[in-house]
Amino acid sequence: MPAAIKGTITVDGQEITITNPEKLLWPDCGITKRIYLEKLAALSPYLLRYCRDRLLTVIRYPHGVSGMSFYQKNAPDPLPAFVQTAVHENINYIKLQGLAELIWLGNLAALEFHPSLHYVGSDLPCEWMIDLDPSREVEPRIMEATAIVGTVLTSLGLSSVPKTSGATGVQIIVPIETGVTFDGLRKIGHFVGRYVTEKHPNLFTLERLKKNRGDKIYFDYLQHYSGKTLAAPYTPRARPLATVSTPLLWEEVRQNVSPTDFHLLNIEERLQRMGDLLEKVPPQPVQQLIAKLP
DNA sequence: GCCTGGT
DNA sequence: ACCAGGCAACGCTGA
DNA sequence: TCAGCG
Ligand SMILES: [Mn+2]
Ligand SMILES: [Mn+2]
Repeated sequence: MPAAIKGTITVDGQEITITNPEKLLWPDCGITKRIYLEKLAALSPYLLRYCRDRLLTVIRYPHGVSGMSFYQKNAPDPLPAFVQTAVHENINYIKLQGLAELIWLGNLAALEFHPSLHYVGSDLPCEWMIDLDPSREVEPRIMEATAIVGTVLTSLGLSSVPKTSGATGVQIIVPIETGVTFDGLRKIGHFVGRYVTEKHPNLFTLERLKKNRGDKIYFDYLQHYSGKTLAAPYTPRARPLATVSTPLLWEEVRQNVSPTDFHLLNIEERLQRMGDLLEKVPPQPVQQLIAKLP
């Protein structure tokens, strides 16, 4: 055993203790904690935009992706003075407001960041995220399914941005004006889900029981509740290949890219080239559509 | 990874 | 001083 | 009422 290393770095004026920088967090990719923290810093302008002012859930892997993991919602005690929290339903959530918080959590081996779909203190969703969950561990039709949903959205007059979840699935994000409710999103989600399931009954399912889904892709329109979370855009995932939840061009969906194409070791270059694809789409007229639904 | 409580 | 345990559990759905 | 789900 090499002696454990411990040191302090200063991030945005805050002192943060870093332990075991050479510990392998993604052994198959050779990603140590040191490399992870560097990649988090590169991701931070993008990731933080979709985490700030929300209730944060992290998933931690103190011994790397192949070790035991646990969810953490409650802020640990003691908490660094610079970390803000917010209470929601009896849980004292961490707020991921800046790079200092991100690096602090990275040192704690928080490998995944799952923010709420609403801002702290609000009951309203920030965006509509259509969640497609494959039943199989590898789903070659996931981009085909994504394209189908995208076409339906287009026919409804809605622009959207697909993103890999970083695991096996995809989310399709429709920016919305504030004022749309979670009830409204479930309603329009159910509507779109019924439509694609009817048109492609072998590809999509709305079946809630796993054992009845076969190998179809679950159209999960029930994610839209206050307090529920989804993998943030640009969050790393605790998967063997260190995949990152990555917003895509629709053209890339047509070209059938794989979720494993986008990972911690190549995401920086992509972001420099493409910027934040999500930011480029303005709020869409979702409320009018919901209002017209039966 | 790190803190706490029990031994 | 050392070690084991904890770190999310809960609301909603469909039957 | 409750197992199953995310
Ligand atoms: Mn999903
Ligand atoms: Mn889901």
